[in-house]
Amino acid sequence: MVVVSLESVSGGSLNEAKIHDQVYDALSEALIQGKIPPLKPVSLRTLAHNLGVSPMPVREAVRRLIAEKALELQPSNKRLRVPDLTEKRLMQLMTARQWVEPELAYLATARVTKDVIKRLREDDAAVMTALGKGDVSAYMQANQDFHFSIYRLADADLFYDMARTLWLQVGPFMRVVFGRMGTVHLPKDHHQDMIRALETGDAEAVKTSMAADIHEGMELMLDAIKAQVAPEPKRRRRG
Amino acid sequence: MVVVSLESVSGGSLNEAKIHDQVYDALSEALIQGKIPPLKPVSLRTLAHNLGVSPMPVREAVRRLIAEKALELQPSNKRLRVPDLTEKRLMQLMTARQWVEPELAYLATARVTKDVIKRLREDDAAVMTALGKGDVSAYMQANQDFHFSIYRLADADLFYDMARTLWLQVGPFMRVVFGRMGTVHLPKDHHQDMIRALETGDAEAVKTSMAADIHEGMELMLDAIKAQVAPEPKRRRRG
DNA sequence: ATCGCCGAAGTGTGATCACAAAAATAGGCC
DNA sequence: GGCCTATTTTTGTGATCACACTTCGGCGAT
Repeated sequence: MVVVSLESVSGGSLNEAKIHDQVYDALSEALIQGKIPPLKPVSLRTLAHNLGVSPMPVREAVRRLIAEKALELQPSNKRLRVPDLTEKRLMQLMTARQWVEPELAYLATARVTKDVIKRLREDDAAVMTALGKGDVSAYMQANQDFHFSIYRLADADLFYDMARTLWLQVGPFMRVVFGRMGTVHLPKDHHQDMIRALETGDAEAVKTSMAADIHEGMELMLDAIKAQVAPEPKRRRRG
Repeated sequence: MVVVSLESVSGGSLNEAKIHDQVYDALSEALIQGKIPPLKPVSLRTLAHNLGVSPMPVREAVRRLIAEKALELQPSNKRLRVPDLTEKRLMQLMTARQWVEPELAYLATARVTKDVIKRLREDDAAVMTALGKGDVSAYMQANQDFHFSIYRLADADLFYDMARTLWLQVGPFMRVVFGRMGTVHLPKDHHQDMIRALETGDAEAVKTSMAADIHEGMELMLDAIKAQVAPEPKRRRRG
């Protein structure tokens, strides 16, 4: 099954968006959504074929993703794959997320409008629906929408990109963990508290809620990675 | 003058290091050291010619640097250049550095050895020498060595790379500021305090010193960027 | 049946060519 | 002399080819 695709919705032949940007968007979307599992090998030519482009723009997109540590290139071996998460790396990711994302939420508070609140309620409703149906994919999509609706508001490019990079690295593993435990045990998110605090303009409360929300989600993953002491190196075929 | 070069010290024809990695190293070095000023346009073919390689590996290295925001590609315009620093971006960089680098210093404290202390004293001595001679290039090199000697010790890959990326973005501008004001007014660094705290294993003190060191350096740049209200868009030629 | 070897297929990397678009330059007009 | 325009050059982008190396497949020997 092909998990990446190019939605060539925009105009005909005269696209202003470069192909390698489209490939990058498609791949990052797939990675954040956890569509590509950790350790899954990918290849330039295969991706290029699936996306209907030449290997060239794929190389550039992949080079970008490697720089963001969303993909890795094993050293002696020359295979390209999604990196695995060690406990050490996950803890750093957790710490970094707790630095960046509460700050983004804090900054966003001052720029909240009624439209944003409306949008956030919709996103949160989608999250609850997905949880009810046990749809992990829909949950991850809706949760991402909720968070980045806030982050986008902060108008802090550097922090925003840092957050996106962090999600890019966590995504594949988050999908594995959530898929393994099911959506039932997912933490009670703090989205409602956050929306209320955003409405009243209480930036500190927004920041705190965001930190708590992230903390619980990452704690779950930390438990999961500690549990899987030594996952037997079973050979994985194409999923 | 060519500011980037490939030191092909390693073995003959069978290099294990990829060319695009060497190009990347050369370019990042030049950027962190501020060898390439902000807004300076660079081109793939020119770089490739100067480095004696084909444009191909340069493209990959540059794509990586663009992902790290050490270079930018103006949107409609198709010129590649070193990005400028707005006050907003600088403040985010300052905040992020205060997140990451004190933490790295904190983590490094537990792993200090006598060799490291020796190395740090040498680095700090080089810093003082450079300050005495008013050699901005030597100062930036020595200061970088000092900081990253500590960061490397922390054994925290993610944080380390975050710090490196932040320096990559600050480097070109730092060079401009320091070059403009001379080394005389450079802040009294907290390197001595830091070394002492590292020796006694007082991680909190190390963290605090690092935060102070970064804060003062960045404050200088913040003042400088506020001062230059609207630098007249004088056309710059090759430096 | 199992192990080892060898060939075929696939991998990332680098070089080269083609092309549209933007910058730079030169030229002409006011 | 200054400004606009047309031509030339340079730019990034994408495609294609060549190459060294790894991986996987199947055949044969023990």
